Amino acid sequence: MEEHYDPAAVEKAARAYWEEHGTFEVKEDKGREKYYCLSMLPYPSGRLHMGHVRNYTIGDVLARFMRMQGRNVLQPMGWDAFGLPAENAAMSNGVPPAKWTRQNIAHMRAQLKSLGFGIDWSREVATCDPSYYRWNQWLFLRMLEQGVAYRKTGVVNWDPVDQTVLANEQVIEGRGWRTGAPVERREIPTYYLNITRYAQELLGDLDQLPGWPERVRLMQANWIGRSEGCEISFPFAPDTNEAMAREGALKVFTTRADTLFGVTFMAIAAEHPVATAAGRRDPGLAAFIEECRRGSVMEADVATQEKKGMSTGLHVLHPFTGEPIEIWVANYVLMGYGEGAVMGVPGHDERDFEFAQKNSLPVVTVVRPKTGAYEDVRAPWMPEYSDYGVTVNSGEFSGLEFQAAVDAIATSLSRRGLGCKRVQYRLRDWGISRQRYWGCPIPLVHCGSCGEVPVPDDQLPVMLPEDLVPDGSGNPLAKSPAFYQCKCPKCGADARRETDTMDTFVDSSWYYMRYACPDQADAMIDERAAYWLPVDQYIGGIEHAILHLLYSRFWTKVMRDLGLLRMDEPFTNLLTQGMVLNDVYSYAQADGRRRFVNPTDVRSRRDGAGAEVFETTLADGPTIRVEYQGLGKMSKSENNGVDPEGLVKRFGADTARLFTMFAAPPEQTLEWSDEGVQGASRFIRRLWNAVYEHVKQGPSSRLDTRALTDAQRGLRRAAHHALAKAADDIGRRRNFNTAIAASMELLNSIGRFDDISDQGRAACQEALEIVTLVLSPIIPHVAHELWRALGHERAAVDEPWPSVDTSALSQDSVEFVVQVNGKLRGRVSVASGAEESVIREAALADEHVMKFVGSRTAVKRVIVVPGRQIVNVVVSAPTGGQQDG
RNA sequence: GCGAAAGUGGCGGAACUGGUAGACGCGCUGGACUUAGAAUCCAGUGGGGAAACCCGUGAGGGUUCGAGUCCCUCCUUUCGCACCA
Repeated sequence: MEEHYDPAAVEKAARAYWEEHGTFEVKEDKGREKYYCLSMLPYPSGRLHMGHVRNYTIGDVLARFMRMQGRNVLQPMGWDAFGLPAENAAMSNGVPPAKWTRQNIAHMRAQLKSLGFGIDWSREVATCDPSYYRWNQWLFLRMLEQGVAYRKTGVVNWDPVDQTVLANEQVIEGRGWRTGAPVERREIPTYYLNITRYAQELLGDLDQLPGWPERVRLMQANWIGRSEGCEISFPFAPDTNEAMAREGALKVFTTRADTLFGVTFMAIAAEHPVATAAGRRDPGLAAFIEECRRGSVMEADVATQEKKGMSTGLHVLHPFTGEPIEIWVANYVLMGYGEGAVMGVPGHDERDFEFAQKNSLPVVTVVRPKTGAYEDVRAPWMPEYSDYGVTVNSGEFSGLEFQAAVDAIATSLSRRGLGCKRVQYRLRDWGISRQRYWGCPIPLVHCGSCGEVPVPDDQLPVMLPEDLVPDGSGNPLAKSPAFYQCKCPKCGADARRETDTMDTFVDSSWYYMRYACPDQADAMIDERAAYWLPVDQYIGGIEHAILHLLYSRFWTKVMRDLGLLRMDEPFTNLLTQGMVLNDVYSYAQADGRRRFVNPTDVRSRRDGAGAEVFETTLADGPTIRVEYQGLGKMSKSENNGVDPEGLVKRFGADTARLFTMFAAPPEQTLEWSDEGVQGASRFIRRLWNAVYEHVKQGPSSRLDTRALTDAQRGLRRAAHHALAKAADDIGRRRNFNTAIAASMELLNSIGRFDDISDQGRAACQEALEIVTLVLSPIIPHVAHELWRALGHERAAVDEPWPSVDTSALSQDSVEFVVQVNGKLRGRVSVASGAEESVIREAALADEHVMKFVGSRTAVKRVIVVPGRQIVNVVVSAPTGGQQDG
């Protein structure tokens, strides 16, 4: 072994060994318990960032740890290779997206390899390969057959920058999730996947996922948004026009059927057909409808928007009283939820109340609290008006509590065909059409005589041409006759191929299945998938808590119902890793705009007054002051990223891995620290030096556990204690930082241990072996070399996790902490396993303790907790040391 | 507004079931080595106090022999959802 640690040489050698031996290539093995460890696949943007390093290190540590536990571990990797950045890059430098993407993959693959991740590269998948996306198309056609996929012309969210449709999930605060541009509404034909069909199961099965963070399950539950209520039909009054009369009634959904007698108006969305019909006769109303349409989504803060409305002049009839009720168009009613219409009950709903106040509509009280009086004066609004209570002024339904009133009203309505109980979900169907080039083609043909025709299975995949370069105006596929001109598969006539491509979330909804059998040419998945699935441990960012994870769950259930899978849920355990943060520095440029300075280019010093100031030297010479802006997620926009490649070059992959695992628990944010990185590097060198100093004295003899000194036994105890703690921290708690801390403590103990006798060296050898193997999942390269240096033929990566020698943990005597009235006052040593009375006497015999007790007669109670090695002496009156002093 | 998580030294964090608060690391201080620095090694490092001790986990109350941990009220921060009828 070399005297000095040279990360580059050590890491190269270790990786060469793993590569040569095909260490991480796995086969299905029915005789061994499998462990499928999966990290979310990266988008091939060009370079790895620290978030990737953190994500894949967590996955790799778990994979290597489980391998040491004897599991048959699959850890694959692939590329989420379709998507818009490739098109944008193509526009700015003229390279086709396919070429750009494949170059990026090649570079990032090399970067991943340089970090030493134990990946089975023989299973690599890129979603832009026809052999992969062919099965997107195939399954889409199956969904079409089952009615899970369907085409609908409707209002969609349109991103004006990316020139494409967005799913509801991709609109954040009225803006596109990627571009941040205000989303517009457009009506175009779009393909949808009927995820709402699975809403109840997607919600209910969350309870079957105890291995998921509570937070993620809650976010999904909220997103699915189940509410129980009633559908109520309000018949149109005779004044209504013929278009509506045909409909017969205006339907609403409500969770508060008990307030039905408090309805004083009806409110409908601007896009509601009744509004459209009324608008045709009333130009003023038409203008208002148009204003709502434009306004509602564009407004940054929709929730605080002023409630506006305009009467249609039309009426419906109350289903029980027959009273006419005026229909209003209201900007606070959403077309996409429920029926796009609500019954206005200003007496018991804050929003309806606000609307009624603005438009001078009457307020009626129909629910009073179970106890106490209720004011009929309605300004200001009190939240308790929306509480459940007892119905009043509700005809035959008066005097009922909430549930009874709802039941009675629903029963009566359904008898007359005017309503029923219903469950409503917030979740909408998933629109998957994208007017983009770099995505999976939707396998359909539009024929003048046959209509929409699916591409036959034997003609799949519909190949995406790879040589197009988008110019920024619309979809290049729609301008490429070579792509869209085709024959109708049914009648053979000239037809037009669908030019929309699929949302890239389709690609990532099932990629983890394909890793099981990436070479399967005749089917989407085969029996090998049954061996590996479900994924035992999934690791990725919290930002995918809703979209990707919900779509994947949905996709799994669809495939199950098609008979392709036997599982209900794809990911048994989920770990959501925290963001990687770094300092943010900026200064104001001459034009007033802020320019961000990378933290590596910032120096700190004290000014004349002793305050810390930050400076940077610009490329053109001058040194200027910069302002510290706090911590922010590592990003291009704030110029605070740390390049993993540079880090690996300077310190080695093991240091990068060790630091990211040590600085914070995996689910928390990680604050970057250059000093912390150096600390990690220093630790690895100390470990290296410890092994070097040990092995340089030649092989050590066999450990004889029966003939050890106290110090030797002490070292063994430290080693086995660290081993037990690390196994628990990694295996159960997923707290890698404390496992590393335990290893550091052990190395500190080894450093203090200077017994070079025969058995002393044997104990040292054992401790060094333990620290090496315990850390091998985290710093695998250096562990590989140290293990070899410690005299082992077999590679560290093939070693099982060492077993704890419980006899090494036992002690002859144990120290008890003695408290007086809960305050630490002394320590006593007693024989291990001593009786409680012995411990008690030892505690009371302690001089220091007695000083605080005063006299034995003052002792009221003595609590001995053997498991915690603590004794608490309860003294009647607070005495304290000052009595004696 | 609703929902969730979190507030611990100069900093990142530890304390898992209520049982020694501050493990481990960074930083800092002193020392050794060195012409000097870097690196490395040794010692110290929550605050106050000469010491005995006292005080300390966002604030205030409570339960308990014992509370960072449990309960109540409040404050702050972060995240998610946001007119969902």
